[in-house]
Amino acid sequence: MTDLTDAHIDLWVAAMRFTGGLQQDIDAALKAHGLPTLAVYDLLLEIWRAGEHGIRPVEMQQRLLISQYNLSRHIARLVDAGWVARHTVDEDGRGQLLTLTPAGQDLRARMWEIYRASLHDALADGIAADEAAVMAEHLRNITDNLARE
Amino acid sequence: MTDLTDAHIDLWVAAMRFTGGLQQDIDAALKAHGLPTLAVYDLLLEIWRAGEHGIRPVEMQQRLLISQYNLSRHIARLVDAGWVARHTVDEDGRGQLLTLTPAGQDLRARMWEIYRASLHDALADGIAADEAAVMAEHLRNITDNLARE
DNA sequence: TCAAGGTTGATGCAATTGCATCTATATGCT
DNA sequence: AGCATATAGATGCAATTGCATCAACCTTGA
Repeated sequence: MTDLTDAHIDLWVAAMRFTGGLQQDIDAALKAHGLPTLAVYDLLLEIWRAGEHGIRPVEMQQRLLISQYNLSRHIARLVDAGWVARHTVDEDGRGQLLTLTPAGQDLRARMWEIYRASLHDALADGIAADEAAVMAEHLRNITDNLARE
Repeated sequence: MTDLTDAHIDLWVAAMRFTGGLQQDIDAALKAHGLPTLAVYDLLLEIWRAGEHGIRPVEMQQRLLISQYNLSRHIARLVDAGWVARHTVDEDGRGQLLTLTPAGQDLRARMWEIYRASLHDALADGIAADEAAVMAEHLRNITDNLARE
């Protein structure tokens, strides 16, 4: 039972500003190239990682910080746009498996170019790789703590 | 001109999960107590800090990551709810100065109780104060770099 | 086997956000 | 002074999000 210090609060404020600001920059860069938002990228990435077999919305929901109804509608838009394909699940009539279409794979790759460039601009010269690794580890520890409660 | 390493990307992902997850927790706690969201708290805090003299929306916009139209509507809601008062600015007929009403001051204080408790739960035992200070400093450096571009 | 309860995903409606544009005032230039 | 341009803040409309609820399917237990 330790105390919450000003340093802890500073960390929270700094983290909010960092992620919020960079997120805005990335979204602005994506939009400038006529591409969807970061939130959509996260979805495409999850589906892409699932490969040919596909992934179920319920599983994406567990990995990403997104509400069920929001995810449902995002998927509908991605399918309408021709970036994602729905497949039926043999073992579960309620479910669906999602895969990227070739157009969706292409889109993800193009988005990553821009995304990566923004990250480079923000991070590469701003912090050394080994320090970044330490910080990432700390942040994961804290986040894991949270989830366990 | 350094490279963007996997460690840098790890940091970004970890930071997104950390702030996103904790933000959700805080918003959930606030809502559970029938209070407005974290975004509203940030506005109340800025106005509170400005004291009796008040603060102009345009200044809040520079400090917070919020769009002009969004801020404008948030303020309208806060005024409608009786938490914020508008005052005219002598030197600028376009402008306005915002202050917290007593009800607004009370609201901010009640929100901070809940907000602080969530931060405590998430951070106090998760990271030592001195480490938090180091991380906050790093994050500020990176964020400042960004803003300077 | 079948009813009760749980899970998966979708959707109607209200609130919020994003975008473009507008009004009003201020500033700068000639 | 008078006009052009810039800044502060508001708003109509479309898109997105949040919330509650729904329909369909699955699982468990009697």
